[in-house]
Amino acid sequence: MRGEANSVSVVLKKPHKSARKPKGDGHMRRGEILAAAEKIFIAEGYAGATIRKIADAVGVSSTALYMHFRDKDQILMEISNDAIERLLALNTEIAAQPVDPVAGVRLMLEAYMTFALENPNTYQLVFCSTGDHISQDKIADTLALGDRCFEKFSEPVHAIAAQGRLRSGTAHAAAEVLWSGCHGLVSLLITKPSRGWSDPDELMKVMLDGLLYGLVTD
Amino acid sequence: MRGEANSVSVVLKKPHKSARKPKGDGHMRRGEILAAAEKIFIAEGYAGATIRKIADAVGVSSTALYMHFRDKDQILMEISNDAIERLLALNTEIAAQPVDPVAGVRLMLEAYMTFALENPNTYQLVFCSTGDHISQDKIADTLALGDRCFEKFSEPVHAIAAQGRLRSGTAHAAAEVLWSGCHGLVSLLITKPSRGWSDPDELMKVMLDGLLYGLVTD
DNA sequence: GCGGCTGGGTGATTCCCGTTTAGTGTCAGG
DNA sequence: CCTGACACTAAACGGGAATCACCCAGCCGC
Repeated sequence: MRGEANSVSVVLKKPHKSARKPKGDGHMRRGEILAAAEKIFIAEGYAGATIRKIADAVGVSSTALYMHFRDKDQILMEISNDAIERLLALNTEIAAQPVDPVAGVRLMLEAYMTFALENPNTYQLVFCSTGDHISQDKIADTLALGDRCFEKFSEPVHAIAAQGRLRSGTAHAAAEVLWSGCHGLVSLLITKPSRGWSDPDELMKVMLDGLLYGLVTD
Repeated sequence: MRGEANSVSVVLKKPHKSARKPKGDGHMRRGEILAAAEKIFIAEGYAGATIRKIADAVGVSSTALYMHFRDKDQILMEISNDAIERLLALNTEIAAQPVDPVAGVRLMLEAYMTFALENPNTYQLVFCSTGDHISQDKIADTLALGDRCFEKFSEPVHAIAAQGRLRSGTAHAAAEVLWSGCHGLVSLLITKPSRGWSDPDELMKVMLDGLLYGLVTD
């Protein structure tokens, strides 16, 4: 009904001059899309990174993105995976250091919170999304990476428990509480930046000091 | 804001037989919409509670909602306000009790987390939304109510600080850490329900014990 | 040469969403 | 019996994600 333009279509342009993009053979176009999508996602978040905007940035029709990716979530997932893998590598590196497990826990949580504040949109996608507007199973790989990060983090907590230094509760519960406490802090800093927060570094320190002192004995 | 129904509340009944819905005189239709929207919002969350679904449930055209509300966010905001006002009332009640401020803090945080788990969608709307798909200024009233809850909660924390019982940091920072720690726990329980969590009650207890022991001296 | 396959690319289309516009039917008051 | 206000509606708009039927260049075996 809106497309009756063809009846009068004097505009029949000959596709003779190919104004379209040269074919990005194979995986090169894929990389272009990811790069453009990452820029937009970082700048404007999940809702702001629309298929059309990404396609425009690459200089290609929106449909073309479906040549390389199943859907929008897959694009964002691949971007986020790169970021989370960095976090996992950080945790693995810390876990390999022969330090006191409490120090290891602290280092990991500090790295975690720093990561969150430096990659707020990725962080929200992985750790704050509710499956409401983002289907969880579509970004299952990313969520699985998040799980592996938590498991890596659990190791030193279990080591603390094995030393009998847990004031109360199981190692599992302690790990969850430590993680979720830090998660709460950074997620609020990210989602409510306009509130009159104290200095983030001080908040992180108070959170870590408080939780570790409260949960672990010397 | 909700109380303009007092103008006269004419109880006109019109037993008419038109195909369309009888006119919901004045503010009666408004209440119907809110009730239907609340049911859908609780069941399906922000994205699931679409204008059209709400209108269908009421038995009215989607456009009719705009007679009574500025936009979708205003509907959800009024629903959430009712819930958050209950939380604020709880906090006010606790603050009025002549108990030790540490006990008051614990009671408030317990009430807060229980509220979150019982009203997950409202909780996310107020405390997890990022302004990405929900414009923060549209639900400004709701956010302001959330702020007042935090201020109410800050009172006993400042009392603790005034007693010199804070292990470190300012009262402001301590209040933010206590709040955000509990927020992190319930927000993860809500958004990642499928993870293998420990018992929520135990987690809440470990969080409160840990933070209070870690931050406050006897 | 040449037909046909393949795969990146496209515009049109579909189906939602929130919201707007231009009305329509029904009343109360003059 | 008007008239105007009001509750309400159908239709449409613009913008999202995703799908469809194509198009066309390059390359293959012949």
